Amino acid sequence: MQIEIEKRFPLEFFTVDAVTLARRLLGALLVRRSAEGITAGMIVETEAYRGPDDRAAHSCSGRRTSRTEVMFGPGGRAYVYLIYGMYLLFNVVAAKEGQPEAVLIRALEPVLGLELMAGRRGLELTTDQNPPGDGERGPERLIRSLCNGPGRLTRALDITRQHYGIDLRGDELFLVPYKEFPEAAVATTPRINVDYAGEWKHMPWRFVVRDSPFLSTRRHL
DNA sequence: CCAATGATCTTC
DNA sequence: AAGATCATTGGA
Repeated sequence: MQIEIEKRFPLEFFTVDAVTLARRLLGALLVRRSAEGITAGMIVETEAYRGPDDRAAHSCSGRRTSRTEVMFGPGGRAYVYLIYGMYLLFNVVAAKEGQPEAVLIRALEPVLGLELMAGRRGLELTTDQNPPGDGERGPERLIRSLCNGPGRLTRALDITRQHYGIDLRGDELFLVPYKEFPEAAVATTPRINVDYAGEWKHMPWRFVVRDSPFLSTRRHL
């Protein structure tokens, strides 16, 4: 079966609050078209950030800076930022202009261009020396670790600061309808690593495909 | 468990 | 202009 990547989501798909969008994005395909080739993964883990109230959000208390500017724009654009001096994190902007909300993409199930993703991560798919686990015949373990973390997936897809503000209904970095999960297949948990956010750290705004082996962590499940 | 590493934000 | 912080990761 050929994978269809010509479709796009309508703008209205994105102009909802970040919690709604975080749930909706599970099963969407994130596609990166570059000179090297096409890479893509299905979204299996997300987190919602709702400014200006949410103390865990960069847009907390209406903080409008050159970094957070895109969060204040209309939904459907990319918010990319550097964390810990070495990792870029990718977010999908949610809601309408003036409402600074976004969804952090934390993990993907690799779908297209696995060889290329591995190369960008500094790994070799073909010469993987890791022993297969129970019931495995090939490099499943390595494939699971390709995009299972917010800093890893941006490297695997070569998402850079140049993608800051890009329209995710375009042709270089974009989202495509791919798979839909019923409520029973989805779990919510508190967000990862936002202990500084006071009462907001407890909000169940992380969404995961419950049985996916491609999650960044199984914490809280 | 802890260090890496640099842009951003706060405070002086 | 200096200092703290940080939506992470990989290696003891």
